[in-house]
Amino acid sequence: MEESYAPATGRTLQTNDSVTLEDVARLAGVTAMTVSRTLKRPELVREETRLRVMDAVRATGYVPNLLAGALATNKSHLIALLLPTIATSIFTDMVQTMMSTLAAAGYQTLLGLTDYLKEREEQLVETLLGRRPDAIVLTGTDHSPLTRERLRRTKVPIVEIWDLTDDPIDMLIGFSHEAVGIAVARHLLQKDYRRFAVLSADDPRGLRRSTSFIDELKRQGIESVPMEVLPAPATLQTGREGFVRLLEKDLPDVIVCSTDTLAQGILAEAAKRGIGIPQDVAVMGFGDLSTAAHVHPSLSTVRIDGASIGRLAAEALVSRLNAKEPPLPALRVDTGFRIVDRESA
Amino acid sequence: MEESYAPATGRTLQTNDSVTLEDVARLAGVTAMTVSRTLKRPELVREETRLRVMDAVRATGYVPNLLAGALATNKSHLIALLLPTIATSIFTDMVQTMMSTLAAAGYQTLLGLTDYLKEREEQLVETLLGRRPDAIVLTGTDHSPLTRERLRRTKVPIVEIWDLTDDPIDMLIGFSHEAVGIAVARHLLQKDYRRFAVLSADDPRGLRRSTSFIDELKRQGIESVPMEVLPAPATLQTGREGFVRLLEKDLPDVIVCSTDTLAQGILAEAAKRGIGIPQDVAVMGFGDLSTAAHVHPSLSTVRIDGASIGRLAAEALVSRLNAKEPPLPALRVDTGFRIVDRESA
DNA sequence: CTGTTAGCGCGTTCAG
DNA sequence: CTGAACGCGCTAACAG
Repeated sequence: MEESYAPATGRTLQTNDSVTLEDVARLAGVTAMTVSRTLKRPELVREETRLRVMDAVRATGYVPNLLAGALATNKSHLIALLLPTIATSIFTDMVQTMMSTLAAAGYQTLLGLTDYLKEREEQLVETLLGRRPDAIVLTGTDHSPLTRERLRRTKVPIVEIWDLTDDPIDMLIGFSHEAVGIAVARHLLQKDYRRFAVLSADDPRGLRRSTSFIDELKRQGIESVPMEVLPAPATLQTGREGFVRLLEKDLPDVIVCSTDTLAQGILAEAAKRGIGIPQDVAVMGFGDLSTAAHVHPSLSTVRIDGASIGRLAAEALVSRLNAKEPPLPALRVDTGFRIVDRESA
Repeated sequence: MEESYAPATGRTLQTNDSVTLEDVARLAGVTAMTVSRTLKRPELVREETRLRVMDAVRATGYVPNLLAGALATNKSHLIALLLPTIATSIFTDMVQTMMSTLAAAGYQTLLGLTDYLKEREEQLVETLLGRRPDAIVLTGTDHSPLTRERLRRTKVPIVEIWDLTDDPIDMLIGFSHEAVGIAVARHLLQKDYRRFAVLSADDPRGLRRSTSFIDELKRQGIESVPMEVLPAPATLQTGREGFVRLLEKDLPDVIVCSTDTLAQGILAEAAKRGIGIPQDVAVMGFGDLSTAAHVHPSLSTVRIDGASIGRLAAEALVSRLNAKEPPLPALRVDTGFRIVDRESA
């Protein structure tokens, strides 16, 4: 018997350095099963054996193989998060909060970056599904048909965040980008601005905010609104360039930016050219509550609360994963936004 | 026989929605093995069968279970990346580049956020090791003894990035934070600045840059350098606050910041108070080549090339993972940095 | 070119 | 309270 175990290395042996439950068990003089229980459900094991096992665990430096565990239980404790990019500060707060909330509940995050490309998202969904995540978080609500189909068929809980829609795949937590555009338009009109310009990154949601803003202005009788669109992700540099291009046209009263980073770029270029913000031209940004450029005194912004989105999404998932049978009524949350005026008048 | 297969659902059956190799094989009239080969090594399969199998794959919507594959092959195609935070722009370029380079080579990234806490890193290393990553990337070279020990014992390739040390765990790609501090000091002295102040986040490497800067000044005869240290991660808001505190002392010629975000905060607060940058006080930042505040015309900065670090790390890992036997001589790279003066004089 | 056998490391299940 | 048997889904190794 011993013989058939020890030299049972007809294969590689050097599988790695991995210590297995078996190894620990042998050292502790028990079965693998007892070691497993000691680690997962210690209350089911007599104290004496438990201590012996724990010693053996330490002595061997055993690290449980989560792959094997996941395969056996059909629970990976992995959450897939699909994000356009981390090259912009807009998502960072949400990601941090979501990851730490999930981590606290015992879940790890598998990150996929789509670069705002639907085809990339499609491919990532396939790969990530292969890891059998316990849930999937998608940024935005606009996905390729194949992606939607794959995701709909899956029983894996899905959360779409950062946007709203009438036809979510499953759960939904976000805010309306159309509403942002409209609110900004009304806010600025009320402040007596009349000559507008728009600087937008060409990501889908930024564009929707921008066009919604322009549409609302039209409805209010403002016909001509110059708009510059620059490639995503937005950077300080593209903000500066966009500002330069806008300057080639008439100088407006106020420039509305699809995101804070662009607004900061404008501030930088304006400083260089001696253009006063907000005296010569006012600037409006858009960004996260905690990391946003609203801390620049001369900038007005739309603030969204990314941390809330992250926390809500994580909590919704965790409770759904813990819940046994009833697949709770689908969650839909509008997290809203707030317009904040600049500090200096 | 058929009977012992079909109703062989003594267990849950609803394991999930997962279609298995078996399911595809049955539909295609072959064995699981043939399906596996069709997917991984199509050249070993006759075209006719291959087509039949591919049809079955499509028909069933089969998505390979990477957990099972990883368990069987002892290759997870997962790379663990330990990062202090993504709440600061400093790492974003590196992360994006590393992730996309790895993705192109068929590896996914498992992200762990340490919040600059060594104990958190220690815990994360344990959890992440459980996923049996094919490699581990650590930010920085300063780890808890237990972490070092665990990592040293592992045969998993390790890369420490973003710093240099004489005693790396394995591979090493970064730059010297001491050298940055010294270079900045000499640069500013040469520009005839004499009255300095430092604004630093209290992350380990930021502090090292700051103290190295101050030490070099001391060596050059400058004794008193006020320094404000604020909690990491740096934000625009803390930059503003730090500036305010520095203003309570004498106004220096130049303020050296441990990171661009703090420098930008200074610019914001200075704008509010009508303090001219760089006329009244100059500001020096530190950050990534592509996302850095160097695009602000009145800011001088130290630029590092995060993208290179990310790409080098990814490429080193991939080639090491592809290499068969010889564990190549350990890689050590100093990626250096560059001091860039402001645009406006 | 395709099938068979065996096992990756773990957890569920049921005996004892 | 502990153990034995079995299977999660896949692939390496060897037949044929």
